[in-house]
Amino acid sequence: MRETGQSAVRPPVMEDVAKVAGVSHQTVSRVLNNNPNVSPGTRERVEQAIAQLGYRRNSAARSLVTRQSQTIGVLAAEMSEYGPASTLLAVERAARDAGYFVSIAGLREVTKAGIAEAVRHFQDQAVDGIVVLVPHPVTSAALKELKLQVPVVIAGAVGEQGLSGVAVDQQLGAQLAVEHLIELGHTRIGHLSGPQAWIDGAQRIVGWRKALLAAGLKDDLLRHGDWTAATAYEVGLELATARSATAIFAGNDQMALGLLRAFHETGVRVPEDISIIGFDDQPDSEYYSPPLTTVSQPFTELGKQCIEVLLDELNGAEHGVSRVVEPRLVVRKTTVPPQSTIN
Amino acid sequence: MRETGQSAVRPPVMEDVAKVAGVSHQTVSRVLNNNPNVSPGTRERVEQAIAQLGYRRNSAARSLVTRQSQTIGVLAAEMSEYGPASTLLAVERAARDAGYFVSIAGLREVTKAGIAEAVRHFQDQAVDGIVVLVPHPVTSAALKELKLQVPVVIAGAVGEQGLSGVAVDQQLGAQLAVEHLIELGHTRIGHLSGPQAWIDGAQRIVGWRKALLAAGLKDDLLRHGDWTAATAYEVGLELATARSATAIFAGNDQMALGLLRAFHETGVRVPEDISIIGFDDQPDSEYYSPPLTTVSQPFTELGKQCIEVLLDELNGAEHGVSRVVEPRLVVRKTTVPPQSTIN
DNA sequence: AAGTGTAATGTTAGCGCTAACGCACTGGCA
DNA sequence: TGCCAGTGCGTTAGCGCTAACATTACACTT
Repeated sequence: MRETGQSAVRPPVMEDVAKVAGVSHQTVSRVLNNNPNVSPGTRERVEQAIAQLGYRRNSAARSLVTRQSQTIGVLAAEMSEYGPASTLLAVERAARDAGYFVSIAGLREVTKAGIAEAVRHFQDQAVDGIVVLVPHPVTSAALKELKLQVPVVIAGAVGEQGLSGVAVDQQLGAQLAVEHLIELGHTRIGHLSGPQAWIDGAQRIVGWRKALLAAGLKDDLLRHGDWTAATAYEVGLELATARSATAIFAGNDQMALGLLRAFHETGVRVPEDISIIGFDDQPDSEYYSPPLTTVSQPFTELGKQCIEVLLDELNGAEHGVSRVVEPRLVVRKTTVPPQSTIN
Repeated sequence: MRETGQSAVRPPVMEDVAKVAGVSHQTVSRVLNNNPNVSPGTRERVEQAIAQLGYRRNSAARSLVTRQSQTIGVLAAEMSEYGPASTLLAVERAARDAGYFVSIAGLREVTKAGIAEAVRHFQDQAVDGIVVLVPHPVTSAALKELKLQVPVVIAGAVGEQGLSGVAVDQQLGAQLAVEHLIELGHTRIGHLSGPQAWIDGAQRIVGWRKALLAAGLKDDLLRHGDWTAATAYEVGLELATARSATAIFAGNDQMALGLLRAFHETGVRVPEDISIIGFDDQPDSEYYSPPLTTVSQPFTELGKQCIEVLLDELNGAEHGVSRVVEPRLVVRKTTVPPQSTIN
């Protein structure tokens, strides 16, 4: 009944290719899997048949027998932020180039339960590996507890719980920023940090402090923010009155923007009265008024390396690898030598 | 040999559940698929066995026989921009809530070849439907040519080539912006547009023009940009000299930012000397100096509705549906009545 | 001449699931 | 009483692929 010859409806399967090429379906499989035991002539004929029929291997059938899905799960939080989004982009690209599918799951809440739910989603899909874009301590802990059977790489957290990780050196970035300020002659350098609960936020505080102490300066000007421009703006309003620092290292560009607005509104001139340096180098920061001096993070490189590590582990390399990539100082217009010495 | 009783290695399969519950594997399947012909008692026992063993259905096997992968492909370009990223987030959430996996593919280049490649990727994965986050005319054309066998929904383009689409009403948004300026008393209203090659860019030009003509004003102050702050900055430098407009509608917030910097550097005061209004309402725009009046796009709603339409089509609803969601004016500090009348 | 290895292919079984069918058992109705 | 239509299950046959084994042909040894 349904033996109506051509594949008007049903896409061609291996057997169809085999028939056209005059071989068995297994030989077609061998050609597809680059098995060496196929004569050049046969390989040629099979490849022609594949091209002629427009054959594409059924990945569900393949997954069923190989127990590999050829897909990598990416667990992301804050996906609409510049950093995570850029990393995701790079991860997707590298994974697809390596022949993998990329499945995403946005984290609903940064809790163990939220992570467990997302991981279960990936398990249902039988992903071959997971890249995690949630640099938060609870992530590594939750992941460890779940005892995953597949390799996991965390972007932004290295050496956590024996899990593999690739991270931008946040301490170095903070030191670069602070040292730049010190070289300009600043001695009263404050830090408006990100939340300490996030690894990046905590590490930047450490770097800021290290650079200060190494130069014999005091680390007493620390305020905590929450990555948002809104909170930074509020803090900026207070800082405008206090004027205890001649330079401020903001935990990210958004907070620097909030500071910029607060100072602009209160008549505190940047950089003449106070220098500001951000972190991330998101595309807009070059067009703030004035253009923001900041620390550039290599998000693309970060994403690429996450996949490199993951693929290595998929090919049997040992787990628990750590890699670090370096941020870079970008000097623009918000940092100059201190004009007056207010103490 | 490998009959070592428990599932120390191999995860449980349907047969294992069946054995524990004392039924056939088919009955387990029936319970899982909510087949009504299962007695309450049996259903209960099966569900207990499932819980006890921690059984999870193998999706590859299921896909193989049902020819459905339970996954939705999302084709995205500019994934690191705020709008697309937010939409992606909403799409992912809605899809996962509906029990689907979400696979992404970033578009390498906005050309027919690039789209064809990404679509092939999705076909290999046998996705059940595709959401496209590339509001570019070439997208719909390429998609149409490919004669996809699965439903497709384009975010940001409605009524194109008979394909389904959900879009924010860009014309309305532009009109809202321009009418706001007109109400304030402006008569010389320029537009720094996005690329006309993008649907959004073109539609905003149309809306700007419509509002102007409806009020009896001239539509002669049009400049083309490319969404970037960099180009907008260059244009802004020229505009600062020309001073032909008392208000400028920027095609997006980033371009508004570029303008802001150019005017700031050249001593043109915003909003006293010139009013500026943006488009998108990206989170930072509230903290520009001064805070930007702009048009807010409901990206989350957009993403949600894309999945709604897609699911409807997956359930047999007709294809080629169009839905429109509305943007909203957000008045902040960059727009005031014209202070002097320069012509 | 018989034996041995190996390259190139074919044949068979089965991955875990659903669809289709089969078969008891019930209850309602003529 | 007999018939029929459900209900609640079990049994069987694949989905399209790869892994494992079987088979052939031929070169090369002893």
